[in-house]
Amino acid sequence: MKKLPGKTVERLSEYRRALLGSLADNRSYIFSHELAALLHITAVQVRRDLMLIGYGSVMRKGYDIRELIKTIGDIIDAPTGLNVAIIGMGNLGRAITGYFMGKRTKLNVVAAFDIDPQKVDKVVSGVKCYHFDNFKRLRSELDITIGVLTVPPDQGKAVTAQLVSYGIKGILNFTTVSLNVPENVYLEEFDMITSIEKVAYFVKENQ
Amino acid sequence: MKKLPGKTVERLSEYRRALLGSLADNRSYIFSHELAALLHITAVQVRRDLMLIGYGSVMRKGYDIRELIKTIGDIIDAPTGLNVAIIGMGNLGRAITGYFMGKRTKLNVVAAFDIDPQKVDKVVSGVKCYHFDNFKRLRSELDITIGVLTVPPDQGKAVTAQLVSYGIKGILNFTTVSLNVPENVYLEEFDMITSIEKVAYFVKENQ
DNA sequence: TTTTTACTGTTCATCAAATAACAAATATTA
DNA sequence: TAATATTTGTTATTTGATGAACAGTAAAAA
Repeated sequence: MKKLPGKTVERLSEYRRALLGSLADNRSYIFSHELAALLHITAVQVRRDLMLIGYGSVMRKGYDIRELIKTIGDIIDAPTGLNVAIIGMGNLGRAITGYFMGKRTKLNVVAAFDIDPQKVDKVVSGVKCYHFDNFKRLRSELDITIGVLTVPPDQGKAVTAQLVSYGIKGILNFTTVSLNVPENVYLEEFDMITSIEKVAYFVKENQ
Repeated sequence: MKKLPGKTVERLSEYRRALLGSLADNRSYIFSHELAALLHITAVQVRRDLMLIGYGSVMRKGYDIRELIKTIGDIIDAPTGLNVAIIGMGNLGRAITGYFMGKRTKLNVVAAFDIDPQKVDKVVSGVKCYHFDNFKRLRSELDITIGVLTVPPDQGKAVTAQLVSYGIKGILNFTTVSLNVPENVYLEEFDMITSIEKVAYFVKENQ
């Protein structure tokens, strides 16, 4: 399958979550315009995304929710699942760990790392925190491919260099520093301050 | 000034942060390609954004950092600043509150809200947590215009309805539910699960 | 002084994403 | 049965964002 646009991947993830919610409401089929309404987008957008992944519905009954959930999984999940580590077990690290609790996804948070003795060896939401000195060994033992970076900004660059050199393949960066990674490592950055400043700008402009 | 594209606003916020960093390094002028390198974008993109806000440099010396910081502030900040409240003082709420500590921005986190007696009346990073029952009163007393939503997903929709009805103008939503707000309220959504699933997809595809 | 070099501001071209348009398919109604 | 209504899959159009090209300008070098 051809590589999908990033935006489509994001929406597929959101579709799946919405669909799981609909299943919980004992629905079995859903129309494109209903799914669209759940995400506040247009029905065309939904149909176009599903076209890209080659999913077809039973005409006039809508999409089979269970089937669609499975199809989305086949596309965006790795067959065997991927293992994730939280790097930096401060408030944010704990928050993210908590988010994953109980969610049966193909992404497994298998470890957390920190250098603070207060945090090392503690277990949060079922995830054990190791000293970062053990990262190299545990990275390969536990087959960790994705790192969620939630360390203080001044440590962001140094820690990233280590993650990369020990073989991490994807990084989700929550620090406020902009990182440098090689071609073969996928990097997604999220900056809270920027997000709030953006909200503030549009609030100001709306008045 | 005409409303700027959302992407440009995001970059302006990032430029400013990078510029403040350069100031700290005792630099006074910066070239477009240098600023671009700090954000891993192209020099053209930088010049284009600055063109949009009508900022001109001293030719061949680069941009005056102090002046540019001020210009960006004039564009994206509200003249008097805006007040922000954190709704939900779990790990994520505390993390965000901490992010703002010590940053002299025009955005002031003036209050936090929760319903858990364990959290109410506690002070975190200089921000006091109130019971959400007081939101209506404090919203207007403290002139809160922006809410950062960090409550459990099942409460997202109900809490949002209240924020809106009591006059909030912008919401940054960190819950995993998709919210509905009226036209005049600006909504920015961020979904961690989606972000990590996106990283996972591109890690999988890169191999 | 003249030439070269180094940047900028702006226009033009390309690429990606979102929206609109519409033929095809099937259930429902008349 | 024929006509209508509903929903899909796909193509075409528009919009928006990014990247490339280039003329203009000032400092530095010759």
